[in-house]
Amino acid sequence: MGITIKDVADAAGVSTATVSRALRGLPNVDSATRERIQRIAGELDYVISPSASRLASGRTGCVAVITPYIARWYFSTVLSGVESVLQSAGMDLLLMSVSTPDGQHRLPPAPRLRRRVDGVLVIALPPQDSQLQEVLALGMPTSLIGLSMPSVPSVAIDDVLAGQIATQHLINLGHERIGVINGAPIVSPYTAENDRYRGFEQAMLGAHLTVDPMLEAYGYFTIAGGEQAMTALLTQKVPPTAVFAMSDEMAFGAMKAMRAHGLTPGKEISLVGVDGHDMSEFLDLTTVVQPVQDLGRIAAEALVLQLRSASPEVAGDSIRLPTQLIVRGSTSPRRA
Amino acid sequence: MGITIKDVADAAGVSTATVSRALRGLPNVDSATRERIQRIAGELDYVISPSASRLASGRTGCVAVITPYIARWYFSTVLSGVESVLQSAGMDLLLMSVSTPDGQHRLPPAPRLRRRVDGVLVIALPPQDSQLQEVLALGMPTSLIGLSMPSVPSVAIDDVLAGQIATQHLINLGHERIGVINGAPIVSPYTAENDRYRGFEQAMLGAHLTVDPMLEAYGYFTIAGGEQAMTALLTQKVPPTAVFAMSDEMAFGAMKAMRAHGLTPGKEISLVGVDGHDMSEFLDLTTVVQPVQDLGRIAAEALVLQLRSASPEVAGDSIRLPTQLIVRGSTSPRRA
DNA sequence: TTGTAAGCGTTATCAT
DNA sequence: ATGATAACGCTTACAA
Repeated sequence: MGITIKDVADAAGVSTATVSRALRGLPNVDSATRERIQRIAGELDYVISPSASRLASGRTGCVAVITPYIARWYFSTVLSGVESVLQSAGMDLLLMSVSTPDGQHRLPPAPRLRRRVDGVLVIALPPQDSQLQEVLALGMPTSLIGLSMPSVPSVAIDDVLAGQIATQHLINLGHERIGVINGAPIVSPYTAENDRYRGFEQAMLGAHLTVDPMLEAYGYFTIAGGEQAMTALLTQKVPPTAVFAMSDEMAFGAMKAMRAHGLTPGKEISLVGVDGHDMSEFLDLTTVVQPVQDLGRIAAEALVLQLRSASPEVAGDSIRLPTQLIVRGSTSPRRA
Repeated sequence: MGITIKDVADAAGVSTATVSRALRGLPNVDSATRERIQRIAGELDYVISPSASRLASGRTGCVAVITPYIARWYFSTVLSGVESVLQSAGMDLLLMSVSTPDGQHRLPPAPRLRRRVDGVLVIALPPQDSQLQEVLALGMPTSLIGLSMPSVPSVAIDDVLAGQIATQHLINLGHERIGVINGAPIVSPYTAENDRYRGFEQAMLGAHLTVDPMLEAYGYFTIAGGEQAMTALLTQKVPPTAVFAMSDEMAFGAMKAMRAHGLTPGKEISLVGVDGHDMSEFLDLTTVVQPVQDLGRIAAEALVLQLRSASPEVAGDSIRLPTQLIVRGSTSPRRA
C-alpha cells in the first residue's frame, strides 16, 4: 500500500541501491542522477519506511528522554530545549516519564529502551536512582541533564555555587538567622539539593554564621511543600530573617506562607530562590537563574554529536553552565 | 550482536513462529510450551527488535503528539496525561513541537508522521492551521485535544460555556463595565479564544450589558501579554470594574498590572481567569477550571482504543469535559 | 558511478 | 499446536 524504494528505482531506471544513496545524500552519485531521483521520489510522494531503514542499518534515529515529571516547569522547559535540537537533527524524540502524574513510580524505562533508541537523555534523576542505574547499565550513549556523575557525560549548573550565591546574597544584606527550604529530608548525595545545601553551608560558615538545624525545612520542590515548610519556619521561637528556598516554586509557596503570617517578602523578611521560573519576575522574587532550556539544548546537541560521530567513546565530559543572581524585591537589608 | 528470535527458538527447540506467537500471547500455543519459551527468552535476555516487528507487521506502536508549545503549563499538563496513558498501553510517544521555544514556526510535522506512527494526537492548534490540515490530510487515526472540528474525534471543554460562566460570575457580582483580555486580535473562528469570547458576549447580552470594544485587549496567552493588555484597559477613560481573562496566565499578568496601578484584585477591581493553573490557587485567582490532564488522558485512551480495534472507522466523536468555576479572592461584588 | 544480492529480525500464511 | 517460508523495505558490502 505504499510507494517503496523499488517503485522509485523503477521509475528512475536505476537500482534501489542508487536511490538509497541518492536520497540519503551519500557521495559517489552523479549529480544529474541524484536530482532525477529526488524529483521522481517527490513526484511519487515517496516516503522512506523508518522500520525498514532501521532494521537494515541498525540505527533507529531515536533518542529517549527520561524524566521524573513532565508537567513541572523545570522539566518541561528542559524538554523544550531538547526537542528543538532533536527536531533540527531529524531525530525522533521518545518521551518517557518515570513517575505518573500523581507521583507514583511506574514501569522501569530501561527495558523499553533496548533496540529502540540510539541514545538517552536523562533529566534530573538522583544519581543512585535504580531506574537511572538500569539505564546506564544498558551502555548506550547517554547524557545527563541537571545532575552529574563521574564518567557519564552531563550538562548541569554548579549547584554548590548556586546555593552559595543565593546564601551569600542574604548574608551580604546583613542577615544572620538564615533559614533553608530544602527538597526532601532523606536524599541521596550528589543531588542538586544536596549540592545547594553544601553551598548554603559554605556561605554560612564562611561568614562565621551558625547553621541552625531548626531553621531547615522541607518543601519537596512543590509550591504547597514550600508553603508548609515556610510555615514551619515561621512558627519557630525565633524565626529567620531571611530564607533560601532551593527552587522558585518552593519560594512561591514560601511567599504565600509569609503573607499569611502578615509578612511581606522584601520587607520584614527576605527570600531568595533558584531557577528563574517564568513567574519569579512576576512575583518579584530574587532568584539564582539557571539556563534551563540551554541545559536541554546543549545536552541534546552533545548527544547528537556523539551519535553522529560513529566513535562510541567520544562521550564528552561534564559541562557546567553558569547561573546568575537576579536581585528583585523579595530580598532587602536586614532591618536593624 | 543481539539475541534474536532465532536464538530463542533454537534454545527452546521450537520454530521462530512459535516463539513469536508465545511471546506475544497469541492463542493456539501450548501453555507448557509458552512458559518454557518465556523462561528461556528471559534467561537469554531476549528483547524483540521493534524495527523488525514493525516492518513485518506494518504497525509501529507509536503515537505522535503534536503541540505548538512544550513548556507552557496547559500543554505540558495535557502531555503528562497523554504520556501516562500511552505508557500503560505500551505505545511509544513521539513528541513533536510545531514551533520553536521562541515561537517561530518550524518544519511541518506531517511529512515526519507518515509510516512512522499509527496515530496522532494534536494539542490546541487552530482548526484551520495549515500544519493541522496537512496532518489530517494524512488520513491516519487522529484525535484532537483542546479544539474540535466536525468529523474528527476530539476532547475539549465547552469554551463558549467557560466564557459564559466566567462572565456571568462577574455579572452576578454586580459588575457592568466588564473588560476582556482576549488571545490575539485576528484569529480563526472556532478557536478556544473565539468560543470564549462568544460566551462572554452571550452573558453580556443576556444581562443587557454593553460589550464595549474599548474594553477588549489582547494578551496572547502569556503573562507579559496579560500585563500589557490590562495596562491598556486601565488607561481607558473609564476603566472596567471587572475583567475576564481568557487564561490564568494572562490573568497573572493582569494582576501585576492592577497592582502597578494601585489596585488590588478582589477589592477595587475583579478578575476571573480560565484554566485552573497551579499558581491560580496560590495567587487567589477566581477561575474556570478545566480538567487539563484528563483532556490528554481521555484523548489518548480513545486513540489507543481506536488503534487496537482494527476497525479504521470507529473514530469516536467529540467528547466534552466539564469545567468548574472556582471562586477565590480575585472577584468581589462591585463597590457601590 | 552504478548494480547485485545478501542480509536485517520479525510476522503471517500455509501446511502439517 | 507447531513448522517452513515468503514477505516486509531498506542498507551495504562487493562487483562491475
